[in-house]
Amino acid sequence: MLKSCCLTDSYDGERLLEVACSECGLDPMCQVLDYAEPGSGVPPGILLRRQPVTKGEQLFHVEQPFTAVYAVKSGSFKATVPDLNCNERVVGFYLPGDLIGAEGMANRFYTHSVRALETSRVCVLEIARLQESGRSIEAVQQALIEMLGQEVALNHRLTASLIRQNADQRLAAFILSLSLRASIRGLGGKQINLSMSRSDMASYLGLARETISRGLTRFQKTGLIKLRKQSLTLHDEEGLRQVATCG
Amino acid sequence: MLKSCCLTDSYDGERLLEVACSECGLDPMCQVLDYAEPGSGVPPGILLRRQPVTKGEQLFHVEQPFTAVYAVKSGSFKATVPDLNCNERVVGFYLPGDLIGAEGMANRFYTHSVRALETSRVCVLEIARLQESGRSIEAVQQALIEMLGQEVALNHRLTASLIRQNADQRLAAFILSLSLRASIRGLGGKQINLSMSRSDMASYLGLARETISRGLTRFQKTGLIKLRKQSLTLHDEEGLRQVATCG
DNA sequence: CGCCACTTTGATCCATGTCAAATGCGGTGG
DNA sequence: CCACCGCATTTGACATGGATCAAAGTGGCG
Repeated sequence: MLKSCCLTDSYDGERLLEVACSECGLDPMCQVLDYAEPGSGVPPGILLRRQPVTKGEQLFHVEQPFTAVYAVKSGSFKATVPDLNCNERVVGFYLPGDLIGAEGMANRFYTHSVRALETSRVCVLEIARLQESGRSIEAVQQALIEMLGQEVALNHRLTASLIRQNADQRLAAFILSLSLRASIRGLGGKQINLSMSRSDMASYLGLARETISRGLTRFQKTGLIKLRKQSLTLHDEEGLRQVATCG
Repeated sequence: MLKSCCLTDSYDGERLLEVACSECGLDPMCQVLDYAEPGSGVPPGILLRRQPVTKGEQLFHVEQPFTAVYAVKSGSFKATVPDLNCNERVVGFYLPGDLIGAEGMANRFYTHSVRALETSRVCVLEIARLQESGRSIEAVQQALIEMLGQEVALNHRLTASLIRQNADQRLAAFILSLSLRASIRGLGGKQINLSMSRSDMASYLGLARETISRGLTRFQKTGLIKLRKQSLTLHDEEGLRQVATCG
């Protein structure tokens, strides 16, 4: 069954890069609300679909009170935390299908700032208002526990490997993870849009931006990838995997 | 009100290093079960208090089916995940008051292996059996969401800083975090027992064990810490904090 | 067309990994 | 109680990956 958010009109080609609802991290909760009867006590406007976000716009700021979780329909975002020296460190990227801000639910405050890397669309679920409305949200809670548990496990592994890997390994693993995430969401994994700057990648991977640059050109020279402007094409996925693991 | 697990007898001095129930991460759930009436449907033996664990003993292995969460009463544990090259990477340490294995609840399987670093005591809550018994565990679930959410946030920050810090910064931050955790649990923060080997620390911090060694001796020479065998004393906490942040 | 931000490329230096040897410590057996 | 062995730790010497500094190239946008 098609869901309403997938039937909306769209301008020239934007939809090509949009994740289907069935592949979206927010979908389990969307479904609960889709079937909320009028008069069930769920206030209107709790779930907003496909809201446009312009490049550079900020969804929320670190330590702002938690109000909503977001799901990326199209485009991309970066998460940052303030540094001790007051510059920002990139701690993650969100791609179509990813859920944004769920950690904030547990703490009542968002734990990082999130900003659009390009023109994007998000679905917004105002969980705080839903909670206040007193409507039972068991299904939502259960989904949340699983999501958070997996995030913890994933993070452990990610940290454990990132910290011991050299620059090439990190970069290769990063490219592969972007590819994997795109293909999981049904957006094809060979063609990747590097919407973030070299500096963002560098900050995320704990490297200097010059190192990112050198790495990408080396990967290109050895035929692992092809790079034109922001668009990256995987040519030798197996080779990249070799680099990422064996060093 | 004193709780039962704090009244148990103990041999010579062991109790000095034991966390009080009121400071323990498992306590919210313990309380729920403490007041479970006979005939409430809670099977006996779901909650085991102060079980002894000998040095080197393994609580559970990665990918083993999830059965229970553990709380450290005394002693310490390390968590490891298998490496691509089949050696183990240390991904965390558990100190008195810490909760072990909760990530497994979401996934139905444990996500890492946990082994005792010294003779220890744990409280064991067999959540899987509790779930099977059909008894409502809303309070437990709510506690879990908060715990996991905080863990995610903490991990983000930890990863973000670890990856960009040099050896001295990492080591200083590590020592400070041990101290902080001990003092949060009411066990005093100046005197720390380094129950893990240099190799374990190195693996955890992503450094060579020689680097750990050199760092510790340098810290000692500059009067930041005093080190005798496994026992570490903080002499200049502020100095350490300087090293950890400013580099 | 020219400015500005971002990226690429080159040269140099330092932190830390690696290899090797010395030291210390606990356990075991005589 | 001492001698010996094995293992963890410490210390030293050296090599190198990546940070840093500097400068040139590139693209977007007014």
